[in-house]
Amino acid sequence: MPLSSSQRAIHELRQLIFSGELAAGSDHLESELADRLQMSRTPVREAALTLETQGLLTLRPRKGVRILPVSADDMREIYDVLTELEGLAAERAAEAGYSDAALADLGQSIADMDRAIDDQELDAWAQADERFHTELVRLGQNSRLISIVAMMSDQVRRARAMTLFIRPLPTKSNDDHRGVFDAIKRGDVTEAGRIHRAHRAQAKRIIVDLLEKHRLHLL
Amino acid sequence: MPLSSSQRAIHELRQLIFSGELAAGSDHLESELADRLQMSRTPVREAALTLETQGLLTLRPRKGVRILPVSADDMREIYDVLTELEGLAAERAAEAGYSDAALADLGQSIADMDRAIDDQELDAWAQADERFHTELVRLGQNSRLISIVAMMSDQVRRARAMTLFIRPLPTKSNDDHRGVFDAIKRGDVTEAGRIHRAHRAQAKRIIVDLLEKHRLHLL
DNA sequence: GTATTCGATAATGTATGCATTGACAACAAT
DNA sequence: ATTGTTGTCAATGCATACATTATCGAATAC
Repeated sequence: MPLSSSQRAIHELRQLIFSGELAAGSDHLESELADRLQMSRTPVREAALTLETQGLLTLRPRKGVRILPVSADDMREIYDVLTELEGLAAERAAEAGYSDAALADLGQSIADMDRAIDDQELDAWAQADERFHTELVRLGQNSRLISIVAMMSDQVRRARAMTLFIRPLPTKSNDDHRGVFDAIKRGDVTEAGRIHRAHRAQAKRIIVDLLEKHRLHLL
Repeated sequence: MPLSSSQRAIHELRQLIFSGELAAGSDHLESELADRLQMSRTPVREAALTLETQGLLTLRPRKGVRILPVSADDMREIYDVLTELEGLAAERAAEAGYSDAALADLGQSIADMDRAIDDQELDAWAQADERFHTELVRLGQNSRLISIVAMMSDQVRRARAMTLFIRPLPTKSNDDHRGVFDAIKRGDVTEAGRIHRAHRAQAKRIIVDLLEKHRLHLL
């Protein structure tokens, strides 16, 4: 069976937001969105409520839904949270004593990034990078952590969509990934956490700098 | 003017859940809750959607809303997240170089806990403890962190409601609070984070042990 | 007695209707 | 010209209506 209208609304609205078709900072009436998705206001409203608690938009009475812009300050906040939580996940993954087989996906994403860098494939790199982080967090085995990180990553993805094309491919970042991967493999809890936190802190600096230098408030 | 029906629904449902009137693990029809809150299904449904993304309940088609139980494993997850994020908040608070005046509320909550312990006032202690943690996180100046911690704290509150009465007052825990407070005051970032993390790790052990020993799956 | 089918029931998911009220513009007054 | 007033309009928030469909029990077959 097809999925429910409100589920569809959630997915499609997310699509529209990430693709930029619903621009950051723009306002949209519930009825307008309902028409666009070819459903009634009810499921759209429910979806909007959900996306609101996820921090992608706000419902403003009589103004419609506003797609939230993501400022450099927002990115600071988001990266700080991500750094801690992914760092924890890395530690837990190292503690868990995973077999090589269980770490295969993580390793594959690193290989894919290497390849993407060789081929200068921005998009493929971004995808593989995301897979690495998602997989790392999954290995941390904490469902709350997983969903919180997923929410924060959504925001990062929006900012990255802009910055990816105005900066060089982060060729060095894969050293970090490999460092984390190796630490997890040999069960080195402290190192796994330390390297990953440093990695995220570095990413934060890069993104925040770019957003500020280019005045991309995404608004 | 009074607040909207869906806001009311959110608050009242939270009340009912925290008070235990809607027991963990129990199911309730949307229409039943609507009657109870004297409103139509629509705002109840909207509230339920919100509380679902906050992890207090789930909507199960044809079964109504299920109030989520909180198991020992859930507490492990929650405390792990709390430990990291509050630890970060403590570090940021120490970095911020707050004046004594700005730290007054934090200090007051510690004093209140001392007093509550002297008077053997369980409830007053719990309230002051919550104020301490809330205030600490606020001083961390990260709005995402604040709201995530608030969500996690909601869950902890539910578990604490049960365990508070079957364990001794944590007379030693205020040493930790004071340690964090002092570290923040003198701008000792590392110590603030270290002590607070240890504090939370300890709290995790106590709660998880209690839940497991007493087989309180809260279901 | 057990298992299976069928049908009635009822709860959700969605659509629609409606009253309230904020926003805005036209207009008036100073 | 600027400020204040008023009236219209339209978007939301909530209520209600309705179609769909899972669930449960009764009835039947074995």
